[in-house]
Amino acid sequence: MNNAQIAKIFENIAELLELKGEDQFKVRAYQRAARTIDHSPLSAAQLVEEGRTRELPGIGKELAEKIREMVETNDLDFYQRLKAEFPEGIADIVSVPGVGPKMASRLWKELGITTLEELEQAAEDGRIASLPRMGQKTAENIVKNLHADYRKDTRIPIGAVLPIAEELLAIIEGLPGIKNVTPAGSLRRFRETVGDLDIIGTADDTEAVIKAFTALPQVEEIISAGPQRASVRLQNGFQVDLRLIPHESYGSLLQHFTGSQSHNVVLREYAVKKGMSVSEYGITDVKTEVITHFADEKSVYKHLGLQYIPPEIREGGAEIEAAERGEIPKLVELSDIRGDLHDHTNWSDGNAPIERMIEAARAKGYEYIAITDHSAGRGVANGLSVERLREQIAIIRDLNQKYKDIKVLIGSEVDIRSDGGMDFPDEVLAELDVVIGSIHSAMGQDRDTMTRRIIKAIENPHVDIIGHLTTRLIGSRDPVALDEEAIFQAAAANHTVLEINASPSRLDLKDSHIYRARELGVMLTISTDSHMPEHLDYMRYGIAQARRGWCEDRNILNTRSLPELLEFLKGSR
DNA sequence: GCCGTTTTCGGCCCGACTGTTTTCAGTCG
Repeated sequence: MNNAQIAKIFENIAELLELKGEDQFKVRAYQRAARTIDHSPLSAAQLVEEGRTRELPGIGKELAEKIREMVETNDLDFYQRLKAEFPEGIADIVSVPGVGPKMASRLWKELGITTLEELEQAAEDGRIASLPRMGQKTAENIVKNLHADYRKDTRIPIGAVLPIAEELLAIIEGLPGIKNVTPAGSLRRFRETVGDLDIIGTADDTEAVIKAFTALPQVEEIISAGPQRASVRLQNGFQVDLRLIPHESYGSLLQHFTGSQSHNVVLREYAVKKGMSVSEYGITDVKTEVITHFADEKSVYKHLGLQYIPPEIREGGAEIEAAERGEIPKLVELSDIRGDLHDHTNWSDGNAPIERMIEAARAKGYEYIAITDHSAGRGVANGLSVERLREQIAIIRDLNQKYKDIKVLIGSEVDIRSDGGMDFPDEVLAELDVVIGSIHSAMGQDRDTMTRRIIKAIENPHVDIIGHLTTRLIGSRDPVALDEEAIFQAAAANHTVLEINASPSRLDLKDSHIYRARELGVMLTISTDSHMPEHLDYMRYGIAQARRGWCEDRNILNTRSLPELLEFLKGSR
C-alpha cells in the first residue's frame, strides 16, 4: 500500500470511530496519523523497512504496527473488523453537509437509516423531525443539502479558483466599512486544490458588513450568517466563507484563517506548553489572563518565540519545530526566476510563433527562454521531425542575433519511449542546449517497468531535465505508478534535473515529492510548459508549489544567471 | 492513540454558528 492509501484507511477508521462514539482524542490521533502519512516525503514501505515509522510525529506503537501490517499484507484486520460493525452506506450519510457522526449514528440506530434514499424518505415523512433534539428545520436542511450538487470533500484545482477569487476580492473590497480584505485558507497556502474560498477582513461594524456581503447579487444561498462570519454559496457554485474581526486583531485572524487546521492545532499545543492560549483574537497569557492583540501576522509568531512561517508550509508537519530552531529556509520567490525552460510554439502544439514567446519572456525581464517543442515520435501534438527541428534550430540561431537582451535556448521536449529510449537519436540531442525527456505514452505500465523506463532516460547523458514526472492531471488523470525514491536517487546521482511543472492542471512534481527530491539533492526547475504567451504567468503556481516543498533559490536551476545555467547544463552531460 | 526537563497517567486548540431548548450539543473550520 502506498502512503495515500494508508492515509485514506486511517481517515476511514477515524470516521468509523466517531460513529462508534469513541474518545474524540483517539479519533484525532487517527486523523493526525492520516495527514502525517499523506505528507510524509518517505514512503511507508521504506519507513517500515528501515524501522523508522515511529519517528513520525503522532505515530506510536499501535499506529506503527498498523502501518507495518498494511505495507506487508496490503490490508488491515482492525479496519476490516471495524467496517463490519457498520452498514455500507453510512459514509454517504456523514458526507451530507450538516450531518456529522453523532447524527448519522442516531439516524441509523433509531430509524434504521443506512442509505441516502432512506435518509431523504425519513426527512420528508416527518420521522427525523419527530426525534428528540431534532426538528423540522433539521429535516429540511438534510433534504436541501442532499440535493445540493456538492459534498464536504469536493475540491477544485487552484488554477480554476484563483482568478475567480481575485474577482471576488475586488467586489468584497467595495463593501462599505471593510478593510484588510485578504484571501486566507488553502488559497493563501496555495494548496493544489481548494475546497472553499476563505476570505477575511476587518471592520468596526462587522455585522453591517456581513449583511451587505450576504446581500450581494452573486450570492445564491446563505448557508450560515452571524455577526462576524458568513458562509454563502455563489451562483457559480463556489462556497465562500467571510470572517470579520475588529482591526486590531487582523494579524491573529489572518493567522487563524490561513490554517491549515492541523498547523493551528500543532501551533496551539506548542503555545499551551509555553503557558499561552492562541485564538483568532490574540494570544492570552494563561496565568495573568491578559490578551495581546496583533495587527500583523509576523508578530503572532514572534510573540510565541517562533521564526515567521510562510503560509505555503503551514501543514502541521515539521514547520513549528523548524521555526523554534530558527531553521525555516528563505523560500524561493517569483523575483528569483531568471528564465523559463519549457515552452512550446506553433511549430508543435503551441498557438504562438517563436518570436511572440520570446517577446513575452522579454516582457517578464527574463535572461533566457528555452523553446522546447515536441518530438515527432508518436505523432503527439504535431511533433517535430529531425528535419523540421534542424530548420527550427537555424531560425532560433538567427533570432539570437536579433535579440541581444535575452538568450533563446534551443531545446526539445523529447518523448521517452516505452522502453526508456529517446525519440531523437543521440547525435541530434547533442545539438540542443536543453533536452527535456517526458512521458506522453504507455502510461499504464506497471511500477517497475515505468521506474526502469524513467531511470534509463535519467541516465542518458543527453537528457537534462525530466518533464512532468508523473503525468498526472489534477482531478482528471491519475499519476503513473513509479518508485519515486529510486527515481530521485537516480536523478541526484546523474545530475539530471526534475521539473516542477507549473501548469495549474499539472503541478507535477507534487509538494511532498519536491520536498523529498530536494532533500536528496536533486536539482529542480520551475517551468510553465507554456503553449501560449499568457501561460508564462503560470510561474506563480510553480513558485508556490516549490515553496510548499521548502525550496530555496539554490534548489531551482532557473534562478541562476545565464552563464551559471549554461555551465550547469554543460557539466551535467 | 500519543506523549512527557513539572507527568508513564491525565492531559490532548479554540471559537462561530445552528437548532432545539432555555443552557448546550453538534457541526464545521
